[in-house]
Amino acid sequence: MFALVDGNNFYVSCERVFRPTLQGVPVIVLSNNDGCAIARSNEAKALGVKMGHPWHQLRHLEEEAGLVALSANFALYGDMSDRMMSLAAGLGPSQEVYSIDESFIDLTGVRGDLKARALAVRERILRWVGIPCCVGIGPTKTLAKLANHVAKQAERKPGSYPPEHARVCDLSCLSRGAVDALLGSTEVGAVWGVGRRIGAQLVAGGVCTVLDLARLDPATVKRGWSVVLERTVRELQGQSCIGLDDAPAPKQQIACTRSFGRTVEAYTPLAEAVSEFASRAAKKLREQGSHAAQVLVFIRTSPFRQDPQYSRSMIVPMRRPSDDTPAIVAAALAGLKSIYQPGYRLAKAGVILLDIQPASRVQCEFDFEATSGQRDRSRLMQAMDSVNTRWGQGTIRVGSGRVGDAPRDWGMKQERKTPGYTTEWDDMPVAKA
DNA sequence: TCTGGGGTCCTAGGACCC
DNA sequence: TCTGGGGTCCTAGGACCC
Repeated sequence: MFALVDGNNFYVSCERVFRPTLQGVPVIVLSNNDGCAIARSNEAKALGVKMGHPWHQLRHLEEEAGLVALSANFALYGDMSDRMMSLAAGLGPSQEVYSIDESFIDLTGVRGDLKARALAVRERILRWVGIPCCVGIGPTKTLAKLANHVAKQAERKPGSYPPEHARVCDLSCLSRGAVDALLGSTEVGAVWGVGRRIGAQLVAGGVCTVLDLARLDPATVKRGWSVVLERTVRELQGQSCIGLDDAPAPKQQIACTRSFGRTVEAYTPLAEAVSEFASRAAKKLREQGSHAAQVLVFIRTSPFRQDPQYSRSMIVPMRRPSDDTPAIVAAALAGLKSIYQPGYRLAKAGVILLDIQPASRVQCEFDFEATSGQRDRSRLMQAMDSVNTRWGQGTIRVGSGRVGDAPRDWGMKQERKTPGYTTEWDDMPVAKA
């Protein structure tokens, strides 16, 4: 059995803790550069404000409806999240923090009235942290998610579901018929894992409610859609396919990307921004104790403008996997240099670290690293091994020939000059045929 | 004038191998 | 006219999540 504890309108609720006068008022929190709405109070939702709604289209509601718009304060939200999560953890033996405002709790072995227990935890979070939450309980994560949806809707829109489900909805204490009734009155698009695209396809095929989806044959779903949707159907049928992930794996990608407040055309400010993104990404990388072997940098114009469009990205292999800020910045700038073209009003840029590996593994390989990156090297080694196996040991040997000085096609000259790099790479062993 | 910033997983197709 | 088959790895793109 799983519970999903989810803070209501989380960013808005955080702001309201410190500004109680915002209670009962339509409030939204805006993204970077105050671009669009990323959190909405119930009152703002009632005004028709959508997730991702551009602020410039909403501005008129300030005067017309008393809408209050706040710039995001992510440091605050992260701190509030930590407090909320530690209280939510009291619900059961293990917890998966799924996002800044949601966590799954494994309720295995928890005895007694689950609903009463969830209500108590909800009260505690409200009293001690100030964040209102809803809790959904079900035999699978997908059903717990759905129960949470019911709990929220029943609270926010009286009449949408039976009022006893408001705030905490526990499917485990309901009859089969009662559960089916809830599924039958919920649109299929509300299911975790069914997005806009697949939702529309399902509706077009006559699968309109969650109950319709739950009654499909998993094998048919797999054939018609994917293994992902098949798993969702099984979960809706009560078969748990998605376990609790209480020790999340280190990230496989680390990104830092931003839209600019104003469009950028010149190289210098762009390079400054990219350096900053690369530094932030490198910091995140070190925090999880990893090294990255590739750095992706991208720039693009705004797809919402009539301007000439330009969108380029480049993946720059690191000389060796690293978490070193200067090295990562240099790689990002090398990439930027080769994709940059003057004459475009660029709206966004970013740096994404790829091919991320544990720092320990990288250390072992450090001394052996050749100029071409880890994968090329290991492919080279594999090739050598198979030749030597076939034709006899020593047919190909590691020699001491000098690697050519020709720059690589993405222009690594800049990276070579970076402090922290030495010329030793030019003397690395290469295979001589 | 003004439209977020992170992530994950799956699949199809091509390259390559034996 | 006939032109293997099975496997792996990699990549790009799509779909989803909050």
